[in-house]
Amino acid sequence: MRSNPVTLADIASQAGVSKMTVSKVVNKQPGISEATRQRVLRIIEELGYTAHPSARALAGGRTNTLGIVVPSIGPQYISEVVRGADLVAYEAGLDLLISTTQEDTSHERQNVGRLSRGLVDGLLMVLPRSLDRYADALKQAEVPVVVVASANTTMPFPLVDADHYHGARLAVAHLLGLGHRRVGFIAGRRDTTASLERLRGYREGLLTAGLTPDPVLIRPGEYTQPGGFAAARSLLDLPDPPTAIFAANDLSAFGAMEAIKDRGLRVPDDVSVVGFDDIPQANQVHPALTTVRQPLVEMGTAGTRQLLNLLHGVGPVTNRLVLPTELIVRASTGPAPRT
Amino acid sequence: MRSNPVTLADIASQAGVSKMTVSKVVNKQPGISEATRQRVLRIIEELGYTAHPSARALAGGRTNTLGIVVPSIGPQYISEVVRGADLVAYEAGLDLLISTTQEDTSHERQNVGRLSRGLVDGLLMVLPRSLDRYADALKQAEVPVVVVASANTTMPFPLVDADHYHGARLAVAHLLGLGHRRVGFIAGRRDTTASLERLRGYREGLLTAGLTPDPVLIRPGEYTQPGGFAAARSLLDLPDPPTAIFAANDLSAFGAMEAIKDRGLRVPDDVSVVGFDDIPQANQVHPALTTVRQPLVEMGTAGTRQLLNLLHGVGPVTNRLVLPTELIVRASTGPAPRT
DNA sequence: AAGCGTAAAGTTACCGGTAACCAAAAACCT
DNA sequence: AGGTTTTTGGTTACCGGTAACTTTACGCTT
Repeated sequence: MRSNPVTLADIASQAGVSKMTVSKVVNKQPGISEATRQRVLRIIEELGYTAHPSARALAGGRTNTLGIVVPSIGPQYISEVVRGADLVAYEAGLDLLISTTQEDTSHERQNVGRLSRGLVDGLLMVLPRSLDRYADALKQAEVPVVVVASANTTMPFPLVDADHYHGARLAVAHLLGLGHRRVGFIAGRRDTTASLERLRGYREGLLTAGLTPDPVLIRPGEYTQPGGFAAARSLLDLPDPPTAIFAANDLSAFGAMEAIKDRGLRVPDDVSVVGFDDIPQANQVHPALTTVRQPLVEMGTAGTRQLLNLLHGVGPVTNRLVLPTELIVRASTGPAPRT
Repeated sequence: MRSNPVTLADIASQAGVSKMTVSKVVNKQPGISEATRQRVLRIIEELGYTAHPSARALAGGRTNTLGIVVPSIGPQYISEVVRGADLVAYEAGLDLLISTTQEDTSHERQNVGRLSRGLVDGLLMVLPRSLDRYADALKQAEVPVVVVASANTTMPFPLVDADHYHGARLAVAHLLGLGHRRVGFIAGRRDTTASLERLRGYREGLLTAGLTPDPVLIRPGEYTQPGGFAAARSLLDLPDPPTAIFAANDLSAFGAMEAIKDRGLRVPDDVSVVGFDDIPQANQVHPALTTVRQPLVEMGTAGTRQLLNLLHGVGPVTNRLVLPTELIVRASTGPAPRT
């Protein structure tokens, strides 16, 4: 812990120039001769000068920092989004500050206020649930805001989302194409738009193929692994159990796979499983999980790019950017077993 | 996005007092009559004033913010540590800013410099690997630093660690107590002290029981799920396969469980599995994983408390705090099968 | 009534930078 | 050579707070 902060003034006096000259050198502004530039740079190097971010923010009005607010950093899919944001921020020469709300609304409002007031130039909010609860908190942000979330209502800020509905359609079509006729669905959280959209895709996918969705085949899974386990178990207990299970996210799909194996059945020989999200782990389990890929990293990059465009006032800003989802076929799905 | 930042001066003129008075009210300093206090507070509420963090930091020399630097926010165990840090920071009325290095050294140095220079009052570094690479970067931090990492050399800053060696001893003792005599080990990354300590615990645990560690039973797993899968598979291929497997972390233990089931064997009836870490998922898989609990959240809280002590100059600061590990017995271990 | 102590509020200066404008020196021109 | 431009560097003020000190006002003592 060093305690002699070197300031602009120190450099200036050492180099025999004014603070302003040093500032210009540091910020690569024109109007400085090569000779003095070199001299100043040398002294900066020698003394190990780093600009004071707060001073800079206060005087310049910019922070060269982006903020990303997430509910918590536990879930894999969130860390993927953050990774995307970090990528773009880094290549734009900006720093990224992560802040968690721990699912706490007041904590959240506070964060937005504090961050947007001089700590960051822009804010990327990742709000998989409860978007509307924060809508007004976001309005009083003092910097541009982009939200990564699902919503079907229009919001007063740019939204980045994935095409949950279409992804679900793809998953169902895949299973039907393999000959499955009874397809179970493990639902997510009822309070998220994304989950409802996936359910809608499942239903309409069946209807389009001339099948009637059987309510008995739809079980709540809460997006968790134990939830998926329990849901799958109850599906398998049915007198006429499904030959394929579509889970609303990868985590509950993992639970479903476990339940199936636990019954002494095999994936995909006896029961096929499809997930949703394509978190890294989906490719690391056995059998590797067939899943609907949500472009998590891209959601982070796209959201951050929108933010940059907003910030610089150039480039397009899409009010509602819906990124495509994609079916990744791996080993957990196969032809329906003949009865 | 609001754009009329309310400042101290605005409040002051509205209330007919000086900026200083408002500042004192905001910071709950004495020397203000109840009457004016109420008046000022009302106007603050009305106008929606929030202090400008940068201005505050610049003038006051404090930021009321702690920084936590992590290599990446993907791995579960890191998010647990962060959660612990957040808990303590929150109850101390401080904000927590998370910054990732994406495993990049230069990125890292930059972060430390920037954060410690006016953005945060203290820094908690989580460096599961490559601690020494950053040691000198940390020395030039301008704020107190506490490191959560494993190292057996002494460092110029407080260290928080878990007792990997003893945890491994517990795991081995548990398996031996169940009658297992051939215990496989899936190693972690050779470049981390923690991994080596766990290996040492495994070896000495066997030796203490009068068994000779068989090098053939030690396989690299790289701390990953596929790594654990491959390692377990090769262990099971042995002419004299182990009846129990101890994995250096939970992730590779998951892989091992999959490999065992894949062979048509059962956990724990045919092969017992023990992990290390006790990430939340360990309790969500089937069978639930017996594992050595590393007090991840506590490492975050303890580290942050040390940081606070350092910051306030009161309370004890332990130079090397080693938190105890604990065996959590769940369903993945059972008596050794009779041959 | 003068003197004094204390509580309440105000003054001044400064934290470390940057914006916007200005001044001096060097280079260019006719 | 003298005036004009360009280049290079400096001045001044200010961003929005806080520390440290001073002033004001009031009640109390003797």
